[in-house]
Amino acid sequence: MARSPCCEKQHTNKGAWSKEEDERLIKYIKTHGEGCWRSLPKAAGLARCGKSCRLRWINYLRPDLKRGNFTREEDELIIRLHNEVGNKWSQIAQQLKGRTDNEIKNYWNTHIKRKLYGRGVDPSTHKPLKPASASASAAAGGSTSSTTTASAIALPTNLINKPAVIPVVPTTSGSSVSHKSLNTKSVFPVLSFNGGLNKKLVVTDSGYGGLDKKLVVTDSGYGGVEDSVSNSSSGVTVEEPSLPYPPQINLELSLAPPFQQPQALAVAPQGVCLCTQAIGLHGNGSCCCMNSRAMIGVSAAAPPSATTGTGNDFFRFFGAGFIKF
DNA sequence: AATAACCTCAACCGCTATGAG
DNA sequence: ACTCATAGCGGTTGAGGTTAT
Repeated sequence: MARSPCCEKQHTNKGAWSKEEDERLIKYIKTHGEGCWRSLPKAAGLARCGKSCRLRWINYLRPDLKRGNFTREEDELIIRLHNEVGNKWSQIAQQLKGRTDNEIKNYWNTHIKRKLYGRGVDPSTHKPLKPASASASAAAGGSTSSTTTASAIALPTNLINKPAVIPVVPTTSGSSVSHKSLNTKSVFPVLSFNGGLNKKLVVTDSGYGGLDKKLVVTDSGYGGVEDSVSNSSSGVTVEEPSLPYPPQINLELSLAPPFQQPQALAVAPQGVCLCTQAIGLHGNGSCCCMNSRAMIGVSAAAPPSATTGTGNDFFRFFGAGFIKF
């Protein structure tokens, strides 16, 4: 049976609340208290659905909200509580006076996840991230790359806040490299190219200054992408940390946790949408992504949130990088 | 200065839980 | 026991602001 809508939606406002709407809602609740949200909008003279009013009040207008930045203590409490109860944001919010579940959820997705990755902790399980497994390269079809397969590319901390460019060099593969420079100042520097995914991503000594590394896109020879790094012999050292973050790039789509194993996609062809939570086609088989451009990036300092991007700008963290379609 | 890329978070959506009739 | 309305929750979206090029 189809559920009836929570309210008449035809004549309700949507989107950001105006100051007048806020004032009406506050005034009404101060006078009458929180009650039946369904009837509240009409009684308060608001062209909003009750659900929207409730959310606005709880997440934004309530007078006991703390707002402002989270403290270190709050961070640690959230991490501890999440370890205990998982994504039960309302339960977590009950333990943080003045914070809402929505606020905590957003904060978790935009800050704490990143923080935990930085500590080498899987935010989903709160356990140490596992090193990229050898099975990944095995799954990649037995690549015989001569370079060292890297589990991570960690930037020296003294470079994190300094612009440094990793040159991107197209090779004999003839791939059309339309690159953005890899800037270590960016949290998620990206490289985009138009050559499809049958490319290999190699980081080697560059002979340049700066990061003293170069990143080469070349044919992989097996229809996937693999990232490799060779040790620097001079200049700035690029460490291969014991921490396994970021995990190994593996465009065969055998993904390291916490992301799900993709289904029925041996190699991601251009145009296949990878922007959904399940990593794969949309449930209805369609794809909202507008182009077939692939984007790969190497995370310099921190992992992305689980989902980033706006509008048609989808990309998702894959191993040591992103793929954008 | 202009544009693109990126990030944040308020708001929305769809679903489940709960309770009244 | 069942239906239905409502409250509440968690996942997701996208507008708007910020930063990088």
